[in-house]
Amino acid sequence: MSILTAAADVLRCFSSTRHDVTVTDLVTLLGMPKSNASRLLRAMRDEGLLETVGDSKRYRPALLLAQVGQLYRFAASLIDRADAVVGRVSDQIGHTGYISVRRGTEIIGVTAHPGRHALRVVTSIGDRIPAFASSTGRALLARLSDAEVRALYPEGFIAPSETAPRDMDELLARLAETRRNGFAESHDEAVRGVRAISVGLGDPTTGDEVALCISFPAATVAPGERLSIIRSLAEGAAEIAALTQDKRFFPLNLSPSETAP
Amino acid sequence: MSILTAAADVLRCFSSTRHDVTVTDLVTLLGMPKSNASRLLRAMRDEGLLETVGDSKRYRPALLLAQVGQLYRFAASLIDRADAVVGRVSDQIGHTGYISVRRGTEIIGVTAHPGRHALRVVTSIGDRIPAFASSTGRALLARLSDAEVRALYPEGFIAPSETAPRDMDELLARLAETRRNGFAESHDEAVRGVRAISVGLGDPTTGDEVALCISFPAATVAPGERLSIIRSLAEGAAEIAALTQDKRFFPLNLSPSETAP
DNA sequence: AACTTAAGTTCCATTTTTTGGAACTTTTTT
DNA sequence: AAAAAAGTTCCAAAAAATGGAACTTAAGTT
Repeated sequence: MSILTAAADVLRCFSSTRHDVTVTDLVTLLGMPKSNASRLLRAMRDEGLLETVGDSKRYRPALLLAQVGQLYRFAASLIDRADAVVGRVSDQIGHTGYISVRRGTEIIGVTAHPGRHALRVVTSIGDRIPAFASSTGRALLARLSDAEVRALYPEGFIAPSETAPRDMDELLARLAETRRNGFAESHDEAVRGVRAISVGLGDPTTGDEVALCISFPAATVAPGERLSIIRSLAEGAAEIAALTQDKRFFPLNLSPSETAP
Repeated sequence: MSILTAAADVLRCFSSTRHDVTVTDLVTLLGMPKSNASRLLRAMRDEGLLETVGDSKRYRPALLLAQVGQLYRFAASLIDRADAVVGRVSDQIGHTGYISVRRGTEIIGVTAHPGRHALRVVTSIGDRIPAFASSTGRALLARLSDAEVRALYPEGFIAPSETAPRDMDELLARLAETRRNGFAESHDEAVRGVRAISVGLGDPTTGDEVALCISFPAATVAPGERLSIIRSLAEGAAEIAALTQDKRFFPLNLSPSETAP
């Protein structure tokens, strides 16, 4: 086993609740001999991967890792990362996934992952749909303030379907719900019989914002499956949001009635 | 030579202008045999330190490094607190703020808050600048004794601009001034037309030291505004210094000529 | 489509590093 | 001051890394 494995294991020991490690921490966490732990930590410090806290025996990640880690954000654009998450969820559950961006009051599909079920939702990328009348749109509009949303629709709008919001008040109520829940949902809006779950996400340093969406025929998805889609999507989005330090991200918050059996 | 050295060298290859590397990049940059470069990159990817870009032969830092690097900020909670102060001041006055640390004779940006003025100073984090020829650098060097500063530059240095200190005596004079005033200032040093105000700060329990800096185009900032930047920065820094019980902190001490109308 | 060049991977014996137990030193606690 | 805990150093056996060359794959060029 290469020492690289051990070094990577050490890095994996760090977490939001463990900002530094000691020789004994490694012995406990990784089950390695003390001698190895001692030498490994020193070697990693000598190479600039870790640094000692003051002159104590505690080791923490060093500046080099902060610098290289920072690059990850730029190396992989927000769209790439969001797409990776949607692709994974789509593969896993077999329903269509895509990511979209908002341009004004319209939503534009950017990437798509077709599902593999016989009855599947087909979306073509590049299509424009109204933001207020789609889950992706509302997931993104929810990131704006109510005032900003109002400003976006000075003339109001006309609901294209029964289940879409009919006026501004209804839209703002749906957006408030989206913020509370951490996800947006649509049913029979753009296409009859189709449900969609969307989560919005942004990168404050670049200003990019995207929506992750999974779309499926309402008839073929059991309540439990729907919950699992919501969870997968929200979890993946939350990871990216943590990375970009997206302060406007709304974490998943399932209401009691949702989680009841 | 341990493979850790090689791995750390690979990480050091990444920069704001090089987001990914290939086998040949390593051969060129580090002068290692192709075979080693090939195996090393694959090993680092297998360990989760790097990831391949799409299915190409390009490697970039992986999520693990982003996560661990992120912790650096919190591990060194001084950075976090200092960053909060700089962020607040930057938001308030609209000019670029950042915090930096010193590594030997170099200053490295750690976090940045871009200003919102049309003419703004852009700093990219991770970049290295010489300590003696920047306000951040002198804010940090001022925390050392004159003897320690001399020891840091056994060969002296060469001034990169007209307004930078030209020799050790001039540097020590500027450091004495910094200690007296409680802040360091630069003008036209790294970039023509740019002024920067910096305050140094430390945490004796961890040994960490950081500089808080606000940087702005000299032409757009009136004397009164400059004073208010100095006051905000010094005040925020003093608060943290009190918290960490930093005994080497130099409190603000505006000379009579500064405060005169 | 065949050729040429460049880039990347695999092979192998040799050299170097890593390993883990035990003895030893330092630090902390009682 | 003694005891316990934490960390470091030593050693020979075991494992991994090295670098040159042969090989495979990918990318241009005629």
